[in-house]
Amino acid sequence: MKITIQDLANHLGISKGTVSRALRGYADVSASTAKRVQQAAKELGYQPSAVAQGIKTGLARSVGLILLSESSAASPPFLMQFINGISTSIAKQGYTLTVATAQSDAEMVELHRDLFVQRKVDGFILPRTTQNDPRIQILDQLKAPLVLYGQTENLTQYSWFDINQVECFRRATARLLAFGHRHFAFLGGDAPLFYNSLRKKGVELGIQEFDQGEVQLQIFENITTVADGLECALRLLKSTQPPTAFLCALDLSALGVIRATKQLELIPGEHISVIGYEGIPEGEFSEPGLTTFEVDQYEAGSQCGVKLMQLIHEKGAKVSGTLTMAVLLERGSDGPVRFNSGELATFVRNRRRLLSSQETLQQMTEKSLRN
Amino acid sequence: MKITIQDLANHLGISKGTVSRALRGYADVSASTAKRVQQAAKELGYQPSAVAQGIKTGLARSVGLILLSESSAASPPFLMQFINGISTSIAKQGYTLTVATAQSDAEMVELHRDLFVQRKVDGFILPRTTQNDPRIQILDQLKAPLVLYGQTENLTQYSWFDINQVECFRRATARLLAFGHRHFAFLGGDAPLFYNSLRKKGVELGIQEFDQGEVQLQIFENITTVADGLECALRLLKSTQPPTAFLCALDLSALGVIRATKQLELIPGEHISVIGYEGIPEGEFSEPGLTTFEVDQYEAGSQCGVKLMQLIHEKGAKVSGTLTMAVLLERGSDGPVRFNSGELATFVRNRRRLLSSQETLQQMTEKSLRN
DNA sequence: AAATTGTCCAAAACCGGTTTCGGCAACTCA
DNA sequence: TGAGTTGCCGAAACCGGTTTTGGACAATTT
Repeated sequence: MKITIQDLANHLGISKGTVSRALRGYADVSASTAKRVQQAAKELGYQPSAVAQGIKTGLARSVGLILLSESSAASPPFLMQFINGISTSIAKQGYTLTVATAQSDAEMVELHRDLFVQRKVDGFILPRTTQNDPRIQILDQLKAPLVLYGQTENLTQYSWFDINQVECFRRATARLLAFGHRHFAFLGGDAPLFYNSLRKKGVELGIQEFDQGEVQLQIFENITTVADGLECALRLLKSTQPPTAFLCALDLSALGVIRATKQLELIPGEHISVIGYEGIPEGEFSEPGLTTFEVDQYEAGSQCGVKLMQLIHEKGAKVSGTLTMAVLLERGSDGPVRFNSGELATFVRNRRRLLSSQETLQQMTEKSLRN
Repeated sequence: MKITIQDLANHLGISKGTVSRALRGYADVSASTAKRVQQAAKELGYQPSAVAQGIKTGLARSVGLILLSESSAASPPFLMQFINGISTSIAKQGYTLTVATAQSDAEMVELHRDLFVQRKVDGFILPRTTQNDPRIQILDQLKAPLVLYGQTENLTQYSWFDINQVECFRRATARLLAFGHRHFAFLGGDAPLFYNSLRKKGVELGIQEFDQGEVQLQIFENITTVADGLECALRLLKSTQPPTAFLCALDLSALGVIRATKQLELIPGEHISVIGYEGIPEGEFSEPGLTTFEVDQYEAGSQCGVKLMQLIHEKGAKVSGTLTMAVLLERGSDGPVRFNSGELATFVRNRRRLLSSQETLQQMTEKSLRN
């Protein structure tokens, strides 16, 4: 059925060793024979089995990307473009991308080990890095090539690619300070992930550079979904010292903040300001559009792929880290400060009174209609 | 470095053949030896190389999914959950998912051939099927196992999974007819893809079941992006016979319609109705929310994975097709008809006159201010 | 007691490639 | 002309597994 190197050798009347050498371009094959072999291979559609090649070379010609199969529908939104970038960049060298999903953090670590020990992949790309990433620990033991998408401790030992998130959030903070905001909330994302500390650091840096002692900052963690952002922002806006500016580690939580704002019949971008991070497509369709940093995930995947190829192929290759910037998409969700915190609190209180009286009125009307 | 079956055999003082048989559970190994081998394998962390196994078994223990690397940022939005579903469902049998990206349709076909000929994958899942899908043709020649996500000609020869899109669009049409709409536009998606004909058929069926000769339907094709939908809807709404109901093959184009509607200062869901298909997250954040059919892409991927595993493992396995339903998410973008087509045309005309006079006024004001 | 059967494992063949080794023929050079 | 190269290729070893074959020994049957 499938044609093997032996078939091809028989067909040409030469030994399979010569066929192999001819196809791999060794010098000790006459030019005429080499041409004849290549010709025949093309005609008969012969391509060497990657599996059989791998046994001798020790390479599977595949790189691994393992994801957490979050039961919630919210798989990290950036992933598809990232995958595209990896896959395209490694295809040039005949590599493919192996994607697997783990159901838990523990299984995630096991999967990395197993896939490498089973020689299903030659190396890994690790997104969503944590402080002391257990994946890195086990892969270090196995001496498995890896590239981080994100940063971690002891960064000089690894190849990595990342966006300068500290700088992004520093700039976002400076921007809002320039707009006149003085009461901030930082809605952090997954606390264990390294990105979260970076984004928080950016905010703190931005405030520190400015502070004349008048800036307030409240910090929250693990605000990762729209619902989280909604709930958190509602609570804050109803408080006596509401922030007028929300810096969100994730676009999703920023969308939640926008929702909360509207739920209280405030206008995002006027009564309060919100800035997100990542540039997910939903941000374009909210109203107002979400001001956010757009990350080029394709480029990120591509760079990670290239770095990993270097580690796998060029033996003795040095590790390398790369830091780039994301671009700020200025949409409508932020702007010059309208109220200070105290004024905002009063404004919200009046709005809520109005809203609830409207509701009560409506309920009474409905009730009387029913009776 | 990495431990092989020979290492393990030496360590135990037995032959590697016996080790292999013990690990694979053959009967002609004594229970005590089998236990000893398994114990040692666990202790030493031995796992057989998938590559070496594959050479004898002929299986790579991986299935392929090849995507078109669309240069535009808009990779099919459903894919991440779909991939998750495939990957999870095949993991039970030790399979992994190989994802590759092609830059063109021609390369896509080549990639399928190459990956199978090189034994990098044991079978394929084919999303986005067309009428005479060239991928299917070449994989048929190679006798490669495949599962379609979608439908095509000669469907009985293949395993496939799909949503009953005809029924979805029939229901959507019936719903809008019940709302009193009589002037429809169907904004089709990628014309060559099979789904498009199915969704169109659903609309036609819905109208046919109802028609007393008073229903109008305009059909458009290749409306695949927000921009396409925006442009198409703007043109239609400005016409003398505008549709009052838009049936969109894709959520993205439906979002474009909503934008166009607002751009003309009409209210989606009141002045006109829009229904989409797919359930992309953006639909939840538009205003009003997009009424659409939500497809469970995880489930789709999962079912495709299971079917492919059957084809690969159970030799002589029969092909099987499965059709399921998507659920209608009733949000705010559709509702009872407010105007008929003629009234809508007049309404739009007046709105536009008003808008442009406002603009003119503003321009004049600005000009006079500048002077 | 001899023949038969069953149990368990070592040895060897095999899968489809790559790579090393060695040898023949043709060529070079003194 | 004979020794040393060089070019080219077949043979064989090897990679790490799986599977077949065959044999040693014990247990059972006749």
